[in-house]
Amino acid sequence: MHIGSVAKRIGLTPDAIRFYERNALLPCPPRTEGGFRQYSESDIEVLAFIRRVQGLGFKLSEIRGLLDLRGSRLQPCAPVRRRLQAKLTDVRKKLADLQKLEHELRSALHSCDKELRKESAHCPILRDQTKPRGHK
Amino acid sequence: MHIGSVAKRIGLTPDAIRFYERNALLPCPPRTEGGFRQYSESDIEVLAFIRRVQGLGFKLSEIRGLLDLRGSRLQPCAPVRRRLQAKLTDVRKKLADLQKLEHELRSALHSCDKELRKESAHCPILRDQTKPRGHK
DNA sequence: CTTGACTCTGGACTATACTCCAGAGTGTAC
DNA sequence: GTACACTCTGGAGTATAGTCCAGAGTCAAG
Repeated sequence: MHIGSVAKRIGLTPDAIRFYERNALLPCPPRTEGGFRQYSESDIEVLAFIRRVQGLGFKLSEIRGLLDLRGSRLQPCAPVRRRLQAKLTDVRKKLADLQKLEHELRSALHSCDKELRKESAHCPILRDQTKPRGHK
Repeated sequence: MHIGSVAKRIGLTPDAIRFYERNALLPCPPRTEGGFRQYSESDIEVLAFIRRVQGLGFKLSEIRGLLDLRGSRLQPCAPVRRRLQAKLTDVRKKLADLQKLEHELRSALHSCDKELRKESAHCPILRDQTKPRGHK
């Protein structure tokens, strides 16, 4: 299979696939006489794997590590588990941050609403607050 | 005030302040004879404002828009409210995505655990799944 | 008036995950 | 056997929000 049909099948662009190859996520496939890349089913599995764990929030550099594990004969579950656990911790931290942000935005909105009810043209968000409660 | 003391007071670096100036977030301040930037209290208020709304999750390009509103005499609350509302919508969408991701990570962890209890060396995450339930 | 800390400029660099490009060559269907 | 779609390469560009640098000049204290 040539790069274009692989790309279409997985839902990537040929550029992205070449990018993965350059960055050692995908082995260099054999070429035709003329130099076209020829992909096998196992390459497609690797690409599908990349898509899948990218969907779990892993960066390409981390995926490279996972692919190394995957390549080893043992397919060791424990190190994968550790990575998943770390990723889950990250995600939970991000969730907490976003929840805080949501809260702050809601209260900013409320103060805007109060001001609008007073029919004041003066916006409390824009108003100078040289000493806001600290953002570090 | 010179750039260094302003930076310290607000909690930025001089480089960041010059960066804001280059990107039209901060007006160009007057200079000393020798070319040093001289900041006034109103510049400091602008910088504090930038920090504050950055803490609300606004990008610099969006902050530029807010600063324009701020500069206008009316200080109109309604357009600010609209922007806050839009930002809140964004944040809620991101929250939903992250919650979904958390769920997926948790179930991936569970399947790892099951496999580990079986004392199998075969990892269900690394295992080929050429047809995962679709990620677009 | 010297010393040391600060500031000036322009430009390069960081990380991430790609996309887009020109210009040349290749594969294949008719 | 030719048209047309596809592929090749290397390199530049995208967005974000700055950081870091050299080499030169300036400010303020003593």
